[in-house]
Amino acid sequence: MPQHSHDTQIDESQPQPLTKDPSCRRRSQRCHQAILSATIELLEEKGYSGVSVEAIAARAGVGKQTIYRWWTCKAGVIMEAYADYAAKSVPMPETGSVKEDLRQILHQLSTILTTTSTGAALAGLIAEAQANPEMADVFREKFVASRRAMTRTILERGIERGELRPDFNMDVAIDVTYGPVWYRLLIKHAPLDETFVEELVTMLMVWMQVQ
Amino acid sequence: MPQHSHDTQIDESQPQPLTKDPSCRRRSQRCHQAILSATIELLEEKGYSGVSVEAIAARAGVGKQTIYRWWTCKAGVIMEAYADYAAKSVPMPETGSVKEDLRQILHQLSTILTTTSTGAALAGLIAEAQANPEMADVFREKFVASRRAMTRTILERGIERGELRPDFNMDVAIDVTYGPVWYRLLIKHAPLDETFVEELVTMLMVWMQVQ
Amino acid sequence: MPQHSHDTQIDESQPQPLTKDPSCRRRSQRCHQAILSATIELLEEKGYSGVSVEAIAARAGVGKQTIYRWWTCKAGVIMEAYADYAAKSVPMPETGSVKEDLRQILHQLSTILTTTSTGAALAGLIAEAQANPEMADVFREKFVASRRAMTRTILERGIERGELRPDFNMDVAIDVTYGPVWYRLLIKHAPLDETFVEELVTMLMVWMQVQ
Amino acid sequence: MPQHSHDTQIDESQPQPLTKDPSCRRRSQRCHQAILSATIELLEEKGYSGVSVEAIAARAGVGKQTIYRWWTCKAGVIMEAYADYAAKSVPMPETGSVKEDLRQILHQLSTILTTTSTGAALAGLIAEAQANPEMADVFREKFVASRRAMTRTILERGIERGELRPDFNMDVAIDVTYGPVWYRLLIKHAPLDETFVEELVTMLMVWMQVQ
DNA sequence: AACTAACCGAGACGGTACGTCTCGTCTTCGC
DNA sequence: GCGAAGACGAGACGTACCGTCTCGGTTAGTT
Repeated sequence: MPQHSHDTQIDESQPQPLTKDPSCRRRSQRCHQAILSATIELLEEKGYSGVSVEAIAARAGVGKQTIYRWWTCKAGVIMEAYADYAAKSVPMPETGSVKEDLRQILHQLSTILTTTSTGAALAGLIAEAQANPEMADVFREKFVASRRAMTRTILERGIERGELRPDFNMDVAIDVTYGPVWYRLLIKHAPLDETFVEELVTMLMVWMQVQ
Repeated sequence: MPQHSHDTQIDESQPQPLTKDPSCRRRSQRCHQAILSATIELLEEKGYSGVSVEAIAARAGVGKQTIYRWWTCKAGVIMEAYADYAAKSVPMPETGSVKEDLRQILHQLSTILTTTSTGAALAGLIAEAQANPEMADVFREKFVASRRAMTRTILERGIERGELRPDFNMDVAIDVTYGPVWYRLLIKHAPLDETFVEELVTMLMVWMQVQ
Repeated sequence: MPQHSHDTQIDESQPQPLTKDPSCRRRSQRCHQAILSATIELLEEKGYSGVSVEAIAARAGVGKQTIYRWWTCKAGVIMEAYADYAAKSVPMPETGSVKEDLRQILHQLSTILTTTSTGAALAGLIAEAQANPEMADVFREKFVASRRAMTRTILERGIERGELRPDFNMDVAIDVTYGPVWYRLLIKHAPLDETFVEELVTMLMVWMQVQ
Repeated sequence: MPQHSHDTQIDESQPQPLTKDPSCRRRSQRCHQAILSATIELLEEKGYSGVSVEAIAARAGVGKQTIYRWWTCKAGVIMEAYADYAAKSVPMPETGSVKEDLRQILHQLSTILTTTSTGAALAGLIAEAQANPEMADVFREKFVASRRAMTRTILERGIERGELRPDFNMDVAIDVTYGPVWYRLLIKHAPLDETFVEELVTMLMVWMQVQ
């Protein structure tokens, strides 16, 4: 992960509606980090709805205003707290095989969603986004777009290599890749496990492969 | 009141954890209906987060206690208000073709989710369910289970008829059927339209058909 | 107490704003008595503010409507429940001495107020009456007027006998007789005991006696 | 703000169980005063029972929590709102005559109780105190104790000067001084007027004077 | 080295909604 | 047909957070 070292730069270099003051002349790294850590702790302990700005501030030993100075709302803080897991730690796989690439991506995604509090966080964020279009935009950009773009690249490369047929609908293919994962995450009717990922990838390949 | 026995049967025949007193000896049909109607009106006007128990009570001309007497929380009311759309109005298609059956089901689902306030309601409910496991159970039972069961039946019939191969994972197939729909509903990165349904059904058939 | 035997008749023969239907065509003696008993029990257990119409009904094994059928409010029930203690059980003393008559009256009053729940009841009723002029009227008539009238008679007899001088203000004398007792009952800054009654009677006699 | 320091001294110099946080690091004088004013307005308009915390907050243009931040209950607010009338405005009279001193005290008290809403307020507070021992303590301390102490001083000076005999019961004397006043205030069977005060003082002097 | 802007913690503020409570009235159903 | 049981409209209760706003007391980056 070569890009991992300049995290901070990535998080704050791009203007985001749910955070403030991108110029960010002076901000205490200590309290910035304390806020994000407190957020993750609270989310793990009490779930998404158990997180309140007041609780974050108290846990982080920070004034509420310090939070509102840099973020517009609770969701903004949570998004930033989970930005690492969900957005940056997605290495573009380069196995030469579409199936293996997809397998790696979905495996990594489902692992993060099930073994950390990221699943609860993102489910809550999706929930919030239903009531807040601006938040929905940021969520898509931050947590959805990069994975979709990466997957698109993988599929396009597969087509170029002749591994995949060129006439399937790319957007639908990506929806079929991620939709079932989010579905299991949110509805919780069945586990989001290795078997599931394997079946899903197999199914995708059947459809997209040259027949 | 000839419709009295009819209503009672529908509303109260199935025990619901988010409602109270299933024995339900006496309750005013007038205010029961007024509450559900007010809930739908408010959800259409202001979205899920704009609905509050206080607003429902005011709109329905009802005391707050009357709502809390029969439901444990806002989500319970909304679930019951949308139970008709989501659960009852699912006719089992009988076209003799799996593809056509699926097309009908997904068409009807996507139409309801996009042309009524049901989409917003269910998105909000899924959100709510993330923080409330009991609610999640009821949601699955009320809004997810019946459609999954129906789809399972359709696919099993397809296998019996030899239309589908018998060796695909049934649960994953159903996830792949509904996952992308919920995904587009919640993430809103692309429209949940006729073309999407068509592509999705085609993809599913390619995978499941005898090759 | 010769008049004690026709209690019921006394309570209901005179129209009272806080009770209903003075004609009293049909009323269950059983539940009437159960309500009054439950009221006294509750007042003894939880104090005036712990009494609610709902609690009385539950304790008496009676519907709320049965209470509201005969009384207009909680205070009406409590007044009737304590009517015996406070109004009827005041035997006119006939000792031939004003001082002894007053001593008996005040002794009996202070005993009732301190050894039964009557004190708490009347304190609460006075409180209620502050916010409800109609209740104040009934309270005065039921709990104050008869004692004042009796005391007036005693003092007038004392004047006739030449025991008391005839030129003191009768109303003020009665206020000075009862005011300090209520004052100690309500403010609770000092005990409402035998010594107090003795001092008070002595003081009154000094003032009113022929000097 | 020249009156700033003045207010603070008066409002917060004495610890009060029905108010919170006596240290009181920062509080808005504006809203503190607005709350007390709104309380008095409402009490004058609607009487004691017509005052609710919600109404006070609305009238004062203040959040409910701002009231609950500083007081534990409605009665605490009302007590503080009337503390001025009842506690501060009691000048120790120094006429050299016990009778004149008592006359002044009782005149001032009866005037306040009958010409302002203070009578209604205190009657309501006494009522409230019947159900709440802690409130009763504060009430005694705030509205009763100072007048009793002052009266005691007056009577003791009278004894020293030889104006009064030294062998009457001081506590009973004070009860006889104030009891009849509260009695007329609460029972309202007769006016709390100048004539009454005059008769009462006369009576007291007859009893206490050297004979 | 002093100045000065800003950030910092703390938490009060006006609000909104929560879920509970009790009032006094109205309705149903069983005895 | 009476009466227990309790649903109903109303509205206050006291709590939890929201997002904004002061308040002094540090910092940190000029000057």
